[in-house]
Amino acid sequence: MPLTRLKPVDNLSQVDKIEIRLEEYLKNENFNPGDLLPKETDLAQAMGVSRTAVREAISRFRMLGIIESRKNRGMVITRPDVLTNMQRVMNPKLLDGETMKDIFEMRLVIEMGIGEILFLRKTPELLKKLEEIVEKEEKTTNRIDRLKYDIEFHSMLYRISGNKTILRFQEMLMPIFDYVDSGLTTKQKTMNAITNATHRDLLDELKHGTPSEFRNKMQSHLRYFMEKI
Amino acid sequence: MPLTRLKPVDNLSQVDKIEIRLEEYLKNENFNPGDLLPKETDLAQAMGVSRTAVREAISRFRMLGIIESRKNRGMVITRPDVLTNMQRVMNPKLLDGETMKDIFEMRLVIEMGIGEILFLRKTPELLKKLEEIVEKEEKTTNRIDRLKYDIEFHSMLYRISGNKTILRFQEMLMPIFDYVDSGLTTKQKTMNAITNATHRDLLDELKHGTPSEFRNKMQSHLRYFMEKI
DNA sequence: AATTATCAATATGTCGTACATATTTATTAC
DNA sequence: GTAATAAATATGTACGACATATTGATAATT
Repeated sequence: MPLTRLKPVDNLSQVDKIEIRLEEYLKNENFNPGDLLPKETDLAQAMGVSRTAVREAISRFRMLGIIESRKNRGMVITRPDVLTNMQRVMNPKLLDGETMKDIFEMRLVIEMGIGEILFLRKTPELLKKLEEIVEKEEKTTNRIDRLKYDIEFHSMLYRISGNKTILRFQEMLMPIFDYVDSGLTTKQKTMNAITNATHRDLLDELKHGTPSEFRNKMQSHLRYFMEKI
Repeated sequence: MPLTRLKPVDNLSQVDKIEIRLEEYLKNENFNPGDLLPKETDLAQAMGVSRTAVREAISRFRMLGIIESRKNRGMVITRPDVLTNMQRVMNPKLLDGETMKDIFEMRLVIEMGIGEILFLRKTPELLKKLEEIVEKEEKTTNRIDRLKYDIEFHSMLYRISGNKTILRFQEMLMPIFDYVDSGLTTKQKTMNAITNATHRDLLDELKHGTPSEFRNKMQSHLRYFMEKI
């Protein structure tokens, strides 16, 4: 499916081939995080290529976070971070419109689906924190502060989910979300806030309601975006 | 937040510094996909480093899909694929348990939240395809075929969503899903299929029902997993 | 004897140069 | 005017040399 990675087989550069060999090697030899790799010169000799080329290939794994290397110690297999690499290309300037739209939708989808986990993980302390944000939001009249608390509210939901990966994913997607969101006028947003479910509604539902009704409230809360896509 | 990327400032390698400089350069000079970069020797000279080091740094961008290079033509800025890099580290062997659990949950969350979009994008043709899968699933008694159609059903849902990024994301997460799913016994799965909403229920709801009720059905369909996390 | 200081060994990091390779551009042949 | 050929060019690969940091052993100090 990722057609970009499907390069013509006979058009691979030396480094590409080395990369493939190394990947196989790591898999077949059953390398685990913490294991040491043979030194560069040995790898180069074993594959019959220059150290330069091996280093370039290894540099790629280093960038993915699969390999780390320290002087004299050698190279060691490490646990990669699944999101770091995605984050590096999460740039509105580089992505095309369709992908941006897809990502925007994806965030809405996660927002819609997170409710179930919230009910599993909510605690009095976390709900209290959420309530504090809602109260601060309701008190302020400042537009910029409202936006700030809006973001805080949703971030807190992800925090309540107890899922670090989803939390980071959502934070990572924020530039894209902002980019699309910036197309909306203040008037539109205000109207949306009036006619649809508020953060207070969501909080109350989370406190005393049911997952099913929470989902409906969330749908109402996000209605404006849903209609826009 | 991604603490892995926050290396000690004074411990950066030459290549790391070059990478940072290049990133700034690309941003400041307002490079867009399709633009040509200066040649390696010029970059090296401008930064006062060797071509080797520049090449290693550029190799990283190449791996991210931000730069492509062809002989004699030079290097050109390209649109990266947001998921390719994530996919490369989506390896159950390399990831830790918590991340795996997070990702498993994330897939459930997306599954729960996808309904809204399905109602926006569904067409008679797509629903027909979905129905065909359900029918084939209902007819077969073979366990392996049932699993196959199960996967096909959910993949088709993502396809109906019309969101390529979500579709690919879900396909990418399958190894993780399989890994966690493999911990369940056939008996458990069968019981789940009997007591909870079936694919047929979901299909009917998508055809004639409401988004709200579809969400409830999906919750019922995934109940077993939800309780397990 | 225990601790500190020093030094050699080692594997990665950086550099420079030379050459290979593919693609574009210019030139020549028909 | 088109086709074949040759030169120019930027990336790709290779090799050798030295820099640098860390480790482990050895020697010196208390």
